[in-house]
Amino acid sequence: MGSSGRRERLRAETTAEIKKVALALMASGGPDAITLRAIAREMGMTANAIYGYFATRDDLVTTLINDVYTALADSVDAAWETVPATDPAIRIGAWATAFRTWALVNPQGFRLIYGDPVPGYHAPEGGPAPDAARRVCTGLTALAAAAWPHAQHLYEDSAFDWSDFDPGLLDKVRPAFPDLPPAAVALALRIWGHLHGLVSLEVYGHMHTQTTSPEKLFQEELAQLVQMLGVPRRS
Amino acid sequence: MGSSGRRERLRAETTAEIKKVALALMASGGPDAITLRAIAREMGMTANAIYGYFATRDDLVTTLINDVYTALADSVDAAWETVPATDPAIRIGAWATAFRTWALVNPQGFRLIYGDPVPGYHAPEGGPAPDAARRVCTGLTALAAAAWPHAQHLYEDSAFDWSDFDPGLLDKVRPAFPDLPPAAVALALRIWGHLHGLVSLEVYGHMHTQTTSPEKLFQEELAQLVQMLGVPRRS
DNA sequence: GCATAAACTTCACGGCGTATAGTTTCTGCG
DNA sequence: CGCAGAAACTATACGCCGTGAAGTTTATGC
Repeated sequence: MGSSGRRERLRAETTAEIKKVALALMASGGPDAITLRAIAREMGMTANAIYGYFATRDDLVTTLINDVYTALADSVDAAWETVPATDPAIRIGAWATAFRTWALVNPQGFRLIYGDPVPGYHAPEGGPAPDAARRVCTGLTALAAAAWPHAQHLYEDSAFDWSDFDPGLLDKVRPAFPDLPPAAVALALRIWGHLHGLVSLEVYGHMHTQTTSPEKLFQEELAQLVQMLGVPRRS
Repeated sequence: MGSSGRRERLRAETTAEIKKVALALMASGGPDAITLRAIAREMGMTANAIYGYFATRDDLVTTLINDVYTALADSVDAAWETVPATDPAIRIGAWATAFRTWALVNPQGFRLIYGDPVPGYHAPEGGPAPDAARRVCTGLTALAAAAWPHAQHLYEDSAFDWSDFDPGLLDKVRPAFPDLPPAAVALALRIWGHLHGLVSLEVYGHMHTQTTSPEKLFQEELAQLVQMLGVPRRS
């Protein structure tokens, strides 16, 4: 390959700049502002030049979704790990708070991941970022796993079966938590739903027309989360 | 006014047709498919003719959001009322199930209401349909009110205050349920979040990459909903 | 030094919202 | 009836968008 490493390096740098500029446009103008022409304008290029790096605008958007989703997953994973494992309730609170905080700091990123990302965008099969999504769900399953000794008795009549879940998720979850039953994964998904719902209503401005303190609402949600997981509350 | 009623009638008919065509386009191609040109094409008109009926595309979209949101509110209200008041648990289940069913039958409508509706759309102040949103929330508050005698003891340390809520919501809620404390409204909003989260993850296809039976997940959610509301379960 | 491939530009097409100006058609009044 | 005026609609144009085809420059490897 010789000095062709130079070409590759330049190429990688340009690719990175395209993504950087695209993310900046998104942050300031929402996902809709991610247009090839605007990116090119910002970079002093022609819009068509971008086609040398991404086959289509949807490809670029898919890549961005993956990156942003991965950033979210990193963020919540990190929050989880910075708190000692001794108190599950605190770890759970840290995870959920990190989730909401990330969404409020990166509302446009949240929309990109979970909303209709961009005009006319059609996701490739199975969604653009199932891996990152599963990382998030795995994190939630870790919540459930940490609390399962306490929570178990609350979900004894749960009717879930391994076949109710996506194999791709189970491949990540079952090896990590070998003793966990299907009911715990179902619980994790439901918790995902609870948090996603409150946060997305907030990010999209729907909650704002009902309450002036979504923060307080989320705190009460955290309290109930701890209850759902059967973790003994500390006063 | 004389026979100018004719003009008005024609005008109203054309307005209705624009909305009908727009909704049909949305149902088949998603909110993105709502374009003035496509509507006009479908109606054998010029795109600019629509400007005689709606000042701008955003105005049309706002009207559609109101209509669709109202349809959703009607749907859940109706489900609530078709079930006798004798068993709160069944009424609650009916309401929540109607919510999810409506969303699954009208996924594009759900996206229109709760997602980024359409490329470049900017909602007018306070969101386009706060009234319909508050109708939904009022319905949820009715859930909480119906169960409050049972639920009360679960939320005695709730720190909510009337000032935590939007006056527009309280105007609808407080007269209807004079004895209800702020904690019950907070509970209603949290339940809204729970249901919205599960349903929106499902509608946007995120749940599908994790579980093969979102239905079952929602059923378990219903069971917990009944618990949250402290309603005695029937086996 | 030169053939080749990669990077990039130019031009073009159709789609979008919408502003402006012009045309047709209907209404109500004398 | 005839005719002003309003209402409904069309025509044209501008600047956005994604993207395809073809041409040009620039760096690479032999």
